[in-house]
Amino acid sequence: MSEPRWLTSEQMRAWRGYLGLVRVLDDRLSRDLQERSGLSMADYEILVRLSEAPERRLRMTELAQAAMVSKSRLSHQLTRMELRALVRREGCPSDGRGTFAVLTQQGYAVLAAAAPGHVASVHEHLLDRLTPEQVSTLGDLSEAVLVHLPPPSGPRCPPGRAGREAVAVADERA
Amino acid sequence: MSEPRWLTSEQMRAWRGYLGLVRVLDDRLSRDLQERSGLSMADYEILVRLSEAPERRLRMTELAQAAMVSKSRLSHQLTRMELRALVRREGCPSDGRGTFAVLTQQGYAVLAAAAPGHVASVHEHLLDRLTPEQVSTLGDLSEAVLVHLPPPSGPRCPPGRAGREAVAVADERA
DNA sequence: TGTCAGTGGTTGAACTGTCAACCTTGATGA
DNA sequence: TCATCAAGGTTGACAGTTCAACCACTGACA
Repeated sequence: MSEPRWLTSEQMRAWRGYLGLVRVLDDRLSRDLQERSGLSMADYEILVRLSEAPERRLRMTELAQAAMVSKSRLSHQLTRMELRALVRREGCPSDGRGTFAVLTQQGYAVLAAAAPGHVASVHEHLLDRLTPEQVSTLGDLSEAVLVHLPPPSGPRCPPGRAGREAVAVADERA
Repeated sequence: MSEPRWLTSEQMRAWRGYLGLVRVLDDRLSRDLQERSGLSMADYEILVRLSEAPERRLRMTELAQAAMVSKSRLSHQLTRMELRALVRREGCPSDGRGTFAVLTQQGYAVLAAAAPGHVASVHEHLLDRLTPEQVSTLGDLSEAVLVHLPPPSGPRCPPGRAGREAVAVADERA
């Protein structure tokens, strides 16, 4: 390590802004969603992913990759959601180790009810505050960063980083 | 509520990109910091805030506002950091209810040792991936959102929202 | 057929964050 | 001086996350 590089004032403004944005926006959207639908952002994302999948079901590992969460976290998360009958687990006939996460009717209904309000929040607190150019730059900039960064997985990043195709994270509709 | 408004494809790209960015970047920076310095991002932020304050001390409430965290969270956080001798609490002579959080010598040393590596991570994973225009837009866009959003505080947003001056979040140096 | 490494997934303990209740002290006003 | 209310802060119970085992099963190969 040579001379430490500090930040220019523009970089500082961007970085501090980013940190503030994340903290405050996440807080606001989570609260809105929780109050209006009784769902956490994590719940919501799982429901969206499953709703988009063929037959509304996905193997645990696929779901974890899609949602960019660890298998452990997904497993705990699914256990909680299963207790609320939003999803259910099913064994995989062709692979005795495998488990499917399956969206229940009720889970679908809850998601469908939650989606309009959630999207409205995203508009109200984020998108409507930005110019079209800023929206577009946000997309570009996120992609530019994500291209160089492996998704979070276990405690240590495995040497052969797999699953690089899906760079985005779902979150929008039923 | 009238017709639900969905997202245009540009909006969707921005929103999914943002979600992916946050998840992956936070994960990466947290890990780097933890591995190199044994600090969490939350630890780091507290240390930075205190290091910038006069006499390296701040009242709990001021610190909580500056760091945009709840008082409860800060209290727990400080208890943990106190056990590691990074900070210490001191009573406030002029107000019997008050408590100061004070940066210790050791806390300062740990921060000073951690800062270059952390800043390097921010460069490597975020700033160096972006054009100067994108950096600038990130700053603008964050500010545009934050201006309309109160900082997270208690369970419910109090009607008179206080402490609106500090919109950014510190995170950069010792 | 038996072994054995790797994959898919779960579990429990430790840690972090949230919420609501609580305690103490200060400020206000009768 | 006393009652009352607000402010500053802490606490304990609980929800969610991470980490490191762990178990069950598959696939390959001897």
